Amino acid sequence: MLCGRGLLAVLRRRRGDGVSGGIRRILRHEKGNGERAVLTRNDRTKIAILRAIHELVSPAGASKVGERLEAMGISLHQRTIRYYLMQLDNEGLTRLVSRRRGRELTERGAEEASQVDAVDKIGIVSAKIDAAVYRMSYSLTTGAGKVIINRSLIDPADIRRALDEMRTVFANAYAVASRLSVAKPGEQMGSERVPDGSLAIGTICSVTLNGIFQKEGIPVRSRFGGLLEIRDRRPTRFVEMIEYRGSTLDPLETFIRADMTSVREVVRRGNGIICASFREIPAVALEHARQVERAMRARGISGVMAMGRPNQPLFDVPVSEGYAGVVVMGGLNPIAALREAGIPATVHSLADIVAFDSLLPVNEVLRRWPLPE
Amino acid sequence: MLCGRGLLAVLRRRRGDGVSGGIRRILRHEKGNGERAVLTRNDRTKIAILRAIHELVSPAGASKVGERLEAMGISLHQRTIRYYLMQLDNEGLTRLVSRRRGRELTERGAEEASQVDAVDKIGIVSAKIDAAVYRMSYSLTTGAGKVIINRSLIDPADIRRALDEMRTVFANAYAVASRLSVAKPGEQMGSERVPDGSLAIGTICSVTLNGIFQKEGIPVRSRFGGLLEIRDRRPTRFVEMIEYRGSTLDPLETFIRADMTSVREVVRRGNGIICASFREIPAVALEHARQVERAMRARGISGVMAMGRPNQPLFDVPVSEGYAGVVVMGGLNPIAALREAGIPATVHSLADIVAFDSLLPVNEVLRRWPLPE
DNA sequence: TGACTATACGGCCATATTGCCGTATTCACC
DNA sequence: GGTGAATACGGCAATATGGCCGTATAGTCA
Repeated sequence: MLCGRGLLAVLRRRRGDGVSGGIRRILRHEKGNGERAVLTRNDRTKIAILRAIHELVSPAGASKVGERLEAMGISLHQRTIRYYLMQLDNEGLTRLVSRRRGRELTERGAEEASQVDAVDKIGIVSAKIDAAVYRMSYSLTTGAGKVIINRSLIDPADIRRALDEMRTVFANAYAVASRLSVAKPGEQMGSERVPDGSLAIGTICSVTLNGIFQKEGIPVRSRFGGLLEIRDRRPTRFVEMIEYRGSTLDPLETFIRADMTSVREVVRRGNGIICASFREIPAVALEHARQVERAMRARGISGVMAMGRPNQPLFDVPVSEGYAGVVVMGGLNPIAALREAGIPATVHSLADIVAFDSLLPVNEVLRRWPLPE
Repeated sequence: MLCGRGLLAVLRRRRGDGVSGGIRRILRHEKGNGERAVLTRNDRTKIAILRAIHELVSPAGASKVGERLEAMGISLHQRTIRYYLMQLDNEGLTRLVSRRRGRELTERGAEEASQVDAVDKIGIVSAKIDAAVYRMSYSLTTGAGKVIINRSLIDPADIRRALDEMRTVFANAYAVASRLSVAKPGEQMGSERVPDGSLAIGTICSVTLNGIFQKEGIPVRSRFGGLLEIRDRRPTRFVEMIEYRGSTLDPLETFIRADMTSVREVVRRGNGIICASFREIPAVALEHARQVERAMRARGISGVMAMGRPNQPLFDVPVSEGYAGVVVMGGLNPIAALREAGIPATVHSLADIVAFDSLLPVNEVLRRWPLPE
């Protein structure tokens, strides 16, 4: 209390600006005193770079490192990265292999890099997305390969009702593709066994689209997952959003678990809230992306809802300079509908990687579990 | 990290370096071509400054602007702000009133500033937090004033069970303070009328703590809301987290709606998951903050769970340079327990501002709704 | 009124980042 | 073994940001 006012002043001027000589001296003194060395922002950047190299298979140049960093949510220009790499070289943490191949970590560098902190341990979604994209292999040319799926578990007794609900969502193209897979208790779906007493439903995850674009050479940034308001069957605006970078949970999964959607209303009356994801692609790649999108559509993958124009906001959401916005359907929309219908379901997004062929068109699935009359 | 900028994060374009001459030329060409001028990162910063001045009642200097910006998630030093202010002066968007009073917006400036985009329209939680903090008025000295509450609605028939559940949570101090308010249908709670057929329960929101510290001159940054694992009654680690800056929803509210907590288990057996929030305070204010914390405790406000050391990670979560971490209880933990017990409840966090006196100690509330034997 | 204090400005300089570009090293392919 | 493309490096200069400090202004108070 007594120091209230004084301290207030100190805090406000924490940065030194306008602080009178006396206090400044005290601050300096404290600083130079007992405290041990502390990471400066600069050091943190360097550590991030070390980690990036660590994750890549050694020798790497600034551009590769840059891509990793970007994925980690740190934007630095290549020149800047080289600037730090030079410093790291001097500190003996990295070493220039050759002018063509770039740098590798020294032993000490590898050591530094493997210190992880909590946030990394828990894992930000964007990192999981990157990992999944890296592992998938679906190719537009062949129409085959592995795709990323979400897995949901329901009670086997509910399957017919569930399919009935999902069918309408697929029919209105509020999902990534009209395909799904259903696995019975004990069967295998992807790398996991379906637990007893449950049916597993696999739906294509919208992150698969990132992978497809990626394969065509178009890098995609996942910005945020959101709830998109639909009016008269047209997307209108985002009503809620959570950044992928700032979350350890998939936002869309969270929205669905919190029962915040109204996909059924959208299907029935054309008004309501669905899950959608906002992404960005480089403006230069826009034309190419449109072609890819057409090709996807021809393959029955219709998850791209809208593509914006260079540097122009899309649904009022501003995009980064040099990029264009892309809005894609949430792969979990069918599952959302099912929960809205009161059918209990646990949701797990980005769950696994499976062959595209193992997912069947809704109609075929319906043939196996015909709807009650 | 480089100064974060929330959803509007200025994501920089990777361009130029490493791109072969051909593409670089294309980029340049497009740029000079038909497209209209585009915001550079620099401009975005300026717009943020314009907005900050707009929100403050005109004439303001760099330090006031800085505080607003900080609250908006943009960290800039005062000197830097002045640097931009000079440019804005030249562009005719701001005007120097007097060397003591700072700047005000010109007409053109005010115009620029009032252009809002989607993200602002929806509203990031951190902005809501700031607004609430600004409006509250509780004073530690007097023990009175207005505090921020969360409002939850339940079925009146459930009230006794609900109180029974909440009581244990309060008893174990997993909430901000052992007080709550209950309002019947038709009664007024804060600024809103309780809807027919529901009881409203008001619990103190943890953001109130920000306000208390603020009042003592200690600025508090809300970093993220998370799920905190408790083992043997001791906080252990965060298992999920969502940044306040990257979300339009209160993360804790979302976790609770998604039924991801196990507060009852924590109360009963000492192991489980509760809601908690991670915040940062300037390292220089740490000692003062401890005093304030003791004073709060003396007033029955015990929501501060842990305070870290300068620049040191807390529960493995790294803090910004020059700051210390603070973990506070989620004000909604009692409500989480109630939902876990199967009592339906809708949750609305940061709902309102009410007089501290209007919240009663649990025991008194229990006297009005005695538990069944 | 005159001393003192709080708040703000802007000059000067250091550091951090980025832009532009010429050069080095490999690789794939003639 | 020569050529062109791709990838990487680092020098040099321009911006952006932050630190330090002297000065200007407007209240407060004896």
